[in-house]
Amino acid sequence: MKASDTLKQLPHKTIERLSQYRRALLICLENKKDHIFSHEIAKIQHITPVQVRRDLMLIGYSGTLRKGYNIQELIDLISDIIDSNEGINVAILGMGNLGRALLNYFSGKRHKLSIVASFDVNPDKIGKSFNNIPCHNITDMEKVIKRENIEIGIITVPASQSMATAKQLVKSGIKGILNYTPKPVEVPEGVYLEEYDMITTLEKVSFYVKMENERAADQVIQRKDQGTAASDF
Amino acid sequence: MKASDTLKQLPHKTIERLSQYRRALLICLENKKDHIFSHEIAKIQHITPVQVRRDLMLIGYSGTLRKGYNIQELIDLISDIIDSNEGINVAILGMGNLGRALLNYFSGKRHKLSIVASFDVNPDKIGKSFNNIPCHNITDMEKVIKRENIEIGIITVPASQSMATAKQLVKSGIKGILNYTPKPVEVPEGVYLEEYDMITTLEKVSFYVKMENERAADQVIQRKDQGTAASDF
DNA sequence: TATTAATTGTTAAATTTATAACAACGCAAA
DNA sequence: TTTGCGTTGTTATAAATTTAACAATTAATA
Repeated sequence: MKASDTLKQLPHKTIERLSQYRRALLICLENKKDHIFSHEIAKIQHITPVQVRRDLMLIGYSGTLRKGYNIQELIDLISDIIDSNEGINVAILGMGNLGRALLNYFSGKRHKLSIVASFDVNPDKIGKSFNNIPCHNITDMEKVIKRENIEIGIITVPASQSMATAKQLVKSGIKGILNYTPKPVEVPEGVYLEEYDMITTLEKVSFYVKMENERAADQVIQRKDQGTAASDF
Repeated sequence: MKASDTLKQLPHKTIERLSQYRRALLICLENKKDHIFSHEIAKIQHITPVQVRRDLMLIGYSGTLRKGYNIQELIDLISDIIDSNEGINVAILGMGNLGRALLNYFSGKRHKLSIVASFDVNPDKIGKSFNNIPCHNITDMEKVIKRENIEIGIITVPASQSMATAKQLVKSGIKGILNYTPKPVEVPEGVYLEEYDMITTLEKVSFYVKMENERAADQVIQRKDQGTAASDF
């Protein structure tokens, strides 16, 4: 079995964490650190040191005992694994607030993953550039995607347009779609789809805050009960 | 054991899916549907019908055989579970593109979860309103959070400010934090934290697209090999 | 030099999550 | 009426993911 076959079987969660490790490591590098321990990475990511070591084991990286992991080496290895050699081009569909936020976050951050085009329906935006990325008319999608060899599309259009946009992307030969709208889309077999919805996460936080509030309230009641019971004697 | 204790033990993943089911169901309701099958919900969410039925079993909802689930009833039940009776107030920290995008997505969508304040450092924004939500000076955070009884903070400030913002939120007595910046924050025990980072997901899509590209390339090579082998005879 | 403490790498166990299997039921059509 | 099909609800099984346990090793220190 080739090394690349091992990598294909990396757990999905490990892939996600590798991306996060790299981001953390890049920050550490800026701060002139050259080595890092598993428990340091773990603390940043709110996970356990064992999990960090296990992930690194899976990608075959060895640290130095009592010195930890070489940050630059680890960044390079993670990049080897998750980046494409040739680089991958990305387009953002919809230059509203969210599209522009993504562009800001991302522009110039990765060498191997470049946002090279954006699209919108608004005539005021078409023809302009945001962060030096040109904004095209969304009706030119297929033409531009093929010309610029764009493989991934990020959908940030209004929710009502998400499905139509996904269809157009598929028709244009896109390989992967990241849908940021709260309305799920359907794509045919062979197109990798990730739904990424901001509302679910907020509702999850809300649920656990609510639960904690109720737990705290229950405890107060229980303390009162105990107090009453004791005074019965 | 009380019913509420059962709900406390709902799997995290089920909580997330319940939020997604509700969103899908609300759309179905708008389209004048009154009942829905598990396989229909499943299709929308890219999961299996079994999983839908299992989630609904966990929350104790029963559908009608050969008719499916009553959409309104199910929405109400899910709302009972994930919403707080009294409602929860939310603040957005950072009225950049991302903060405004979230506000747009969210405003007026939920009754029990309301964004009631936003904060920024930019004097041009302070004092104004976005989607009818006032924007305060971020130095007034503690005062406003206590006055407005805000329990959840969404961090959408520049990444360099994420930790400082989180600290300020904790000091103001926040119960839950949703961090949208790519830089993880630390919070003390008792504050519920969810890190939600947009870059990881994009890199994940990129990884699987790359993998698929390589797999496709390998197959071409294998076909060539086979062809050569056959012609050897 | 011997001892102690800290760290990695890895196997084993536990936990969480998803899938499969199937009984029970009810409607529709033969 | 009876047969067959499609659906739910639930238990059992499998898969994925995390955590625990611990040997091996090294550096620092007594």
